[in-house]
Amino acid sequence: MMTEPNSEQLSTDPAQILREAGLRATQQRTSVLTILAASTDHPTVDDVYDKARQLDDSVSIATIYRTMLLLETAGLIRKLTFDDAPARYEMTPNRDHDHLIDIDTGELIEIPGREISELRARIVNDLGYDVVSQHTILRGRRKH
Amino acid sequence: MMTEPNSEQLSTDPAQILREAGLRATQQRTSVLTILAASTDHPTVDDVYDKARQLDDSVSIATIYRTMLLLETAGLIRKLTFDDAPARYEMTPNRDHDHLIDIDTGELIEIPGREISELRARIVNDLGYDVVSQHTILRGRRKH
DNA sequence: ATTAATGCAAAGCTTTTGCATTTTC
DNA sequence: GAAAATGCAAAAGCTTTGCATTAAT
Repeated sequence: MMTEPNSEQLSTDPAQILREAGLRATQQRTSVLTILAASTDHPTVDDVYDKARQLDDSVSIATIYRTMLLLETAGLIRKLTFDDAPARYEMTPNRDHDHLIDIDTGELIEIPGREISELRARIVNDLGYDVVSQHTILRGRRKH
Repeated sequence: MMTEPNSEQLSTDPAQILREAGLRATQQRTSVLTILAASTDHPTVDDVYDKARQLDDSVSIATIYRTMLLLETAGLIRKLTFDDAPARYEMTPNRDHDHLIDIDTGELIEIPGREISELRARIVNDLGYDVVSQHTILRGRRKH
């Protein structure tokens, strides 16, 4: 019992997370996952690429793109697409949250919790913003 | 009094709508606006381009792009961006509504009304869908 | 040893832009 | 007639892909 590192078996080691997802734990993938786990902002592919090159200056942008798609498909990371700006990524959040974009600065602000619209509007207000527009994207699957 | 076509002065003529917005009413812009007004789906730039060429086979794709941006900036149309799919457009809706994407078919379904999350979920359910994920994008402006 | 992943460079798409010509007001 | 919009073609992103090489299991 005491030899178990953790009763819930939750891996924090990127390489192990990859293997548990049935993926090969390459150095590049491990780097990407480490970078994303350490990011509090929502980095773009280019941001991740730059940081990955600081760890290993031979990584290619193609691998970053392939890795982002792989991790997204595996459900380990989440892709955020806002208008035409390059996609941003975050580790898959435990609890769902919304995003507020500052239309003047482009700043991306997380809004915790799954609130109803009215409450959400109040929260945004408390953050010091006026809501210019809001739009919910639902993804569904037709019931069979 | 009886000579007024409409007490609210709402123009339905695309050329007039453009002029009221302070824009030059070119043939190309009029076509684009006419096409969008007649569309119940949410056409992409390419869709609009194809239809515009049926009206005038000399229009260029550059003009369509420029026109879409112009109309969007003027608030006459609304741009919808979903993941990496090419942007889709619709006339600016009177009442806000959400969109449901069928992740299997890519079909885009309008959900009328500005409902709170729980109610929205029920509506989606009534449409015969299970919600796989939902994400609200808020656009705000920092209060000064 | 097999099988998969990577790096490189080229290609693909969508969108934007410079500039001469045409159109709108 | 002056100012703005268009068409064309080239350029500029961002993202994907083919293939030989390298790495993971």
